[in-house]
Amino acid sequence: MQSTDPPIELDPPPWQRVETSLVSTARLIRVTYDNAMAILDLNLTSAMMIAYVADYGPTTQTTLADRIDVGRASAGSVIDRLEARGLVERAADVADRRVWLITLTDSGAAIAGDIARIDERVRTQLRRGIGREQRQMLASLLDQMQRNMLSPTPTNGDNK
Amino acid sequence: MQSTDPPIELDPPPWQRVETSLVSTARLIRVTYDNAMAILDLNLTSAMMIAYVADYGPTTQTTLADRIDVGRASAGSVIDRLEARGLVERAADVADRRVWLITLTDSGAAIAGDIARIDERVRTQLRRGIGREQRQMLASLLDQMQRNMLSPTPTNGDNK
DNA sequence: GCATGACAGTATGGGATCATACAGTCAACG
DNA sequence: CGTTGACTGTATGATCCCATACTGTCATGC
Repeated sequence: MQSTDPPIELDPPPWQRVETSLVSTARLIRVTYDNAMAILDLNLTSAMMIAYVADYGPTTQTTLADRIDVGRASAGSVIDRLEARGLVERAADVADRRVWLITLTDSGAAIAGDIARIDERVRTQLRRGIGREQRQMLASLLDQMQRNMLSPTPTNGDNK
Repeated sequence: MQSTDPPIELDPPPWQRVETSLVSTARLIRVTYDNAMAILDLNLTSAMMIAYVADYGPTTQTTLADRIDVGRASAGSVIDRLEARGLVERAADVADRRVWLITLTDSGAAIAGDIARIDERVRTQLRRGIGREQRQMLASLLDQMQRNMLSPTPTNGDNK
């Protein structure tokens, strides 16, 4: 019963599969951005937060956490550090006293420009040799995989 | 579908780009595997280590770390836990007293079978609606991106 | 009003990983 | 031999993130 020999297995071993390559590519993307943002003494998460507020204006922490895809607690501590550095401010919302509206300070707005330039440069590097058409195909494949994971398996509903 | 789109390429904001989608897909893959392996009380890293030793036989920690793509220190502590659970053993190498050869115990070999089955199931779920041809294209795109990041110099003579 | 549940943000503890520095071992070379 | 450099594994401290529980606030119902 144990898998002494796979019957007709043509797939490469786990560490050579597409899924593994995808994960390692993602890690590489993250460290590349992290390294690029390091000259501003920021990591990718902080940079994305600043960029988001720069584009969309004052934003609550929960919204920010959802958009950047981190937990609320993590978002809070990231904002703590950004606030300590004087890049963002917590402004009270007159309509809802539960929330903080994260706003950019002047130096925050200045750094947002740097972030945009660095992002542009890194993105150009990343996309070398990859056309828009291929990016769209890549995007749709990623989307399909995400749907595959988020929608429960037809034969198995066990998920934790 | 003609519209009043400007001639310049209008990139979506950072949190909607392919790179972001790739990173979030990778995170989803990781948690999906982690959750699936959780019924064995393993995470993906431990599972890959066991699977690797099951396929390739006794392996040094550094080799393991390189293949699984974690640091040597992390690999060591993962192996510590696996050894404490009696799934692997550190065997001395007669030829090189610096290294440990990681081997599977009987229960480790048994769990390796479970890991292979779970991996098979998750992989099938992940690949629903995605053909081999598309996977190969995905793989080549990921590979191109990795090369783009690892060779920062745009001087790339060999391109088709 | 006032209870009840839902929501925003925070505090806390824990997990996983990394970078760095270190001791022991190998290997090459004079 | 003995020295030097490279390599393996480990210890340490730090970072980043999460899950959970908690406080304060909103909103809806009666």
